[in-house]
Amino acid sequence: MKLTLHTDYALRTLIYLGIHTDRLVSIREVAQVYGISENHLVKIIHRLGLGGFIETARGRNGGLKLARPASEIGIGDVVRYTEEDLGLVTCMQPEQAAAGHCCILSDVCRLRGVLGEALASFMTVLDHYTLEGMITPDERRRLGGREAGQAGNLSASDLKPAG
Amino acid sequence: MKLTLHTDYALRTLIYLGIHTDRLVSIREVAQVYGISENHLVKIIHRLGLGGFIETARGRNGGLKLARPASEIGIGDVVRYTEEDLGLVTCMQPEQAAAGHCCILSDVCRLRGVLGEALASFMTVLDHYTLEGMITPDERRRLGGREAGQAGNLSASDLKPAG
DNA sequence: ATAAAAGGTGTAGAAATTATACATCTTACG
DNA sequence: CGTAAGATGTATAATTTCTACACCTTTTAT
Repeated sequence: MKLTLHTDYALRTLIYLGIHTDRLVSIREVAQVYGISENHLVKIIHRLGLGGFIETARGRNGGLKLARPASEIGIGDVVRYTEEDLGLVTCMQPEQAAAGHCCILSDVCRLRGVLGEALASFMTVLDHYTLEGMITPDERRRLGGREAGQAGNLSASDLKPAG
Repeated sequence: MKLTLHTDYALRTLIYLGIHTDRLVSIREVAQVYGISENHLVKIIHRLGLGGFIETARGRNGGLKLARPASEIGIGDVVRYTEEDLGLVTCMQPEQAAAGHCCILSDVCRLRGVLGEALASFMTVLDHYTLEGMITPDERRRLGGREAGQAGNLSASDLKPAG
């Protein structure tokens, strides 16, 4: 059991945006800072936009920013949204649950209830935290003074031109 | 985020064994009842044996049984054992955590702590239940009177001979 | 108006994980 | 000894996840 990189990246992107609320941040910047695939990040960020977590601006000087203050973005909400498949066992997959015939244990299967309860508990913990809580002074220091290679070993002008 | 089929099957097998405590159950029987691959189940069951959850007996009239009463087998323990990889994000993978340099968020990353707490909460819920709690009278009725095709649509003698 | 910068979208393929099948060995019982 | 049942290892198939590439759309600066 683990969260997908999808969720991992989404959370990190949000944290980064939460630190840089004074300006728009480009996808490329986020990808470079964390050393992850820009192409992959594009899709994750797009989804975050659809989900209303961030606002995007196209065109020159465009970029990303949080749609709401970090204090109003719940970690649980992000995970719930990013992690599409929260059915823990085959019993809980929508198709099967809908059809009513999951495993032979069927609807009297307590397993489903217990796992569901555990999952709810998991989410409840996450719901107690907001993005703001993820941003410590230490991190702000680490990722905050970035402009010219504080965060990584690259300067803003090092970004490859286009092709 | 979801548990592997591995865990799913392991739990179901244990439930089945918990219902049939009066005799040894063969792997083939479990596989047929749930309609899952016998070959796959073999390995899962082997691991359950290594983990001390069940006892196996080889040879003619061999089979499986719970190593302890169902009331002493915690669901959390089973999941913890079966689900090897409980690191929720790359931050938490042992290799990386050990090396101390996970993501650039590094050790001041609160994310890790929060996800860890959520996971602990998840497991705590599971720890409140034992295998015994998973076995309801309904299920016992459903899987209990099996001998000749109550559970599936097969009789004990329908099991394919060998090759 | 045009060019450049940045996000949006779709597809294809690589890599990793998970599940299944097959073959063979070991053990226990009769 | 022969058979039934678990133990083990390997190989293949299926699925999921990740990456790369190509091209489109929108916005802004000149």
